[in-house]
This record gives sequence, C-alpha cells and structure tokens, in this order.
Amino acid sequence: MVKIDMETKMKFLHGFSHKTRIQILESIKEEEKTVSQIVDDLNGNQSNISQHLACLKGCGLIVRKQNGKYVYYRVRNQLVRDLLTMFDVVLEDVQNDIACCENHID
Amino acid sequence: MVKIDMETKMKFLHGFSHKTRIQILESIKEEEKTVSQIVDDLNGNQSNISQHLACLKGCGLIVRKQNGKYVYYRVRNQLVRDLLTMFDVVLEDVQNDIACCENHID
DNA sequence: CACACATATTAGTTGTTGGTAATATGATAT
DNA sequence: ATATCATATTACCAACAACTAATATGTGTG
Repeated sequence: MVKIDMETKMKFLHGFSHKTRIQILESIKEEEKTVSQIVDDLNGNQSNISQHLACLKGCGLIVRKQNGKYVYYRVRNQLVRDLLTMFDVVLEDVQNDIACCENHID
Repeated sequence: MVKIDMETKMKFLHGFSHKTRIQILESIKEEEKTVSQIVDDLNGNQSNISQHLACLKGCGLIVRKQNGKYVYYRVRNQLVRDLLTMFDVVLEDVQNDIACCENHID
C-alpha cells in the first residue's frame, strides 16, 4: 500500500493537462509504439514529443521499453486505459447535459 | 448527441489540472456548498476561489445555484463524482505498480 | 572504430496561467 | 435609499510550462 498525497496526485493529473499528451495517450492507448511512430502520428517534432513522453512517464501513465535502438512506449495498464475512456464518456454526458438543460436562449 | 472535439476535451480536462480546483471538487463532491464555505474549507482567498469556481463551471464540472444572497456550487452529476473517485483508484494502482515492479535499487 | 539512426537532454525564449489587491455587482434588510 | 454581506470581475504582476534549436547519448552496423 502506498499513501497518496496531494503532490503526487497533482503530478499524476498534470499528465492529462496538455493536448499533445492526450494525443500521445490516445495514439498508444491500444498498442505500444516507438517514439518515431508517435512523432509521425502526431505530426510533431522529435524533441517536443520526447519531452512530453518523459512527462507522461514521470506521471506514471506510460511505460518505456527499450528494444535495440528503438524505444517503445505503452499506456501503463488497463486502469489507465479505462480512465481515458471515462474522460470521453463523462465529457459526452456533461455536454449533453449542458446542451439540453442549460443555455435556454442565453 | 453532441460531438466532442479536442478543444472541448482539453477545456474539460483543464478543470483537473490545478491543486486548488481539485480541492474545490473534493470539498463539494458529496454536498453542495456556498462560496464562503469553500473559501473557509480551503483556507483560500475569496477572489482566488471565485476565479477557480468560474473555471470549473466553464469546464462543465460544477453547477451554480443562487439562493438569495448565497451562491451554491455542486459537482455536476454522478459521473463526474465517479471520475474523481476513479482518479484515486487509478493513481493508487499506478503507485503500487511502480512501488513493486520498478525502482529496484535505482 | 566510425558512421548512421533513434531518442534524450539542455538552454534560452515566449506564452500562458495563477495570485493579489482593488473594485464592482447583486441581494437582503433596515 | 443606504448599509451590509456575499460573490464576481478586473488589472497588473509573478511564476511556470511549453516550444525551438542545438547538442548529447546510446545502439546497432559496416
């Protein structure tokens, strides 16, 4: 058992707070990929993506595996995948809620 | 049905990216509170909390209800509550994973 | 061992976000 | 109508996060 403090929690959540990081997570959600595959996928630049990968790894969200001269990253586990799915589910629900119950005229 | 674009998604996720906002969400997770109750709870300052509340409301995460001279905020719905719970569950899992499978010595 | 390719790191700059303090709005009660 | 309490907004400044470009590291190959 590991005690969770606020610091740790915020570091974890920080992983989800940038568009590029979310795109990376979505890109490797179902299958691991090399850094260059991810760079291609997102049409990003190598240095930038590499930094975001380091961030996500620091957050504990992804796992790094070196295989020869290639480095593979994957989403850590099924729970993290579930969390990513949950974002979409909750957000869609929230959007529907807003669409039908609020903004009458205003 | 509402189509979710990346912009919307990032705006939503932005709600979870600051310590004060997470504390607010946790503070009102189970029961609605007035702004001043929240300010007390977090030992924050009124202006600052008010700004974060506006942010969370913009993200769709919380709902505002005026009752006389008091304004109550609550977490929008059960799914959002579930998401908050899920953060803790997933993070604990991740931490345990890191604690036992990685960092052998290093 | 030198070269090429894949990835990581650093440094410096820029842009964005958050904090504080002051002020404004909005509501009730006298 | 004015005073008071609750909340929101604004403007300005400080702190932090992200991007780019350059360079470094690390791995296999001829």
